[in-house]
Amino acid sequence: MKKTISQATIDRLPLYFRTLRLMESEENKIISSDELGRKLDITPEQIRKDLATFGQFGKKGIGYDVHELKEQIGNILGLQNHWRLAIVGVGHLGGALANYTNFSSLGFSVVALFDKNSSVIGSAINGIKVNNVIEMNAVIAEAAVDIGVITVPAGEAQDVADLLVAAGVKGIWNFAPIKLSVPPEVSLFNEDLSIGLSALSYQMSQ
Amino acid sequence: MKKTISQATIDRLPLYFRTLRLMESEENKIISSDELGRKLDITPEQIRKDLATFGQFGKKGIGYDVHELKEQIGNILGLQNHWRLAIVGVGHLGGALANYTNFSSLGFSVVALFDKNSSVIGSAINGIKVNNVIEMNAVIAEAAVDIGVITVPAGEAQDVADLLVAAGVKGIWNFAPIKLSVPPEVSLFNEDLSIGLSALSYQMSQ
DNA sequence: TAGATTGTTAATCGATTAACAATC
DNA sequence: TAGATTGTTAATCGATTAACAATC
Repeated sequence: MKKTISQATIDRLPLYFRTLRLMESEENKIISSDELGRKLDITPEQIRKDLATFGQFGKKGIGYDVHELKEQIGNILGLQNHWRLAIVGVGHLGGALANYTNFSSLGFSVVALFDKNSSVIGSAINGIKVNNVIEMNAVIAEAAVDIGVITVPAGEAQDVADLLVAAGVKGIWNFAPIKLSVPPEVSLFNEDLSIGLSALSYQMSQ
Repeated sequence: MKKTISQATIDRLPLYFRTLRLMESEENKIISSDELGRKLDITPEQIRKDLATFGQFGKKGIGYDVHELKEQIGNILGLQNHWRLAIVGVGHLGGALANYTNFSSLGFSVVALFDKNSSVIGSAINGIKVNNVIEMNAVIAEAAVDIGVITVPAGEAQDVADLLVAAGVKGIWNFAPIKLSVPPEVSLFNEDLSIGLSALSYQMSQ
């Protein structure tokens, strides 16, 4: 039986990964939990605890090898899989994501786009053709899509999720402000922009 | 001395708000914590606990008045302040946010845009003129901006944050993948898209 | 060796869940 | 009244922080 790992820990791993990648590009060979913590406003104990969940990556008295730790965290996160994304709904947000270059540096690539609006179907964004949602099954199979990105209005999001699941995606990244139902074998992450804005509003009102 | 309220609670309030608003538009007058919980996959005990932090909003044996509770939560979150946003960096993401209509329904409005690229300065997005970042102080004062939205590359984000703080914004919504330093009186929320993607990657790799 | 830093166990803190009296 | 549902206290669970032996 595998011990479950807290979401809080998983959420910090990308921060470590990003910082290590930056340090690697700056030719730093070794980093301590203390230094990494200072860069991210996270306590060194927290970092060591998070890493200890997955193994022993450091050397006592020395610290962590920057390149080595970066690779290990990338592997824990599964970034070496080079996941393939399809974006459904190429409005402003979907179009922006189709052009977003930060994804590729993490090993994700956008390989298919869908919309139901005939005025955009057939056009291309960032060199990727926009398909009719009706073609979803065939296109997703052919392009070997792993993750569906939902950037349609809330009212259409569950229908799109059902189509993506039927087409065989393994994960869904949902930007629509609504709770989706997907089978347990499909991973789901909700990206809710209204939470950030509301949290800011709350803080500013205190 | 005010008791501190957990971030987890604050993060759930927008979900309640959104669901109540939807129910209100469907002419529902009363909702129980049980029904609200079913819609959001949150336990009714959790919802009652969250609300109890701020007061007594329900009637025992009956439930909550949908309109009344929605208004109360909106007030707790400070949404009645109708915050004014300025977006710095009108690339793909900044441009998408400038066009994003879901903000206005929460009481936020985009009132100013900035970029340093002369090819976009002077143009308009969604009817809002793009200003030179050099004009930030004057424009932010004149437009009475409350919140600065940072959608520039990570390497420029701290400089932009410093400019926004100097111009007097009360909050910063940061989309750049880097830890920013701002004075304690300025609220900061980091919107980190790589966390969601990485969390999906991790789940799909298990 | 002395100083530094990890990995891990123990202690604390905070959030969620359970239970139930109050009351509509 | 009986059934339903809140608000709140107590119990549990899980995550963070502190402490320190191991060791480079």
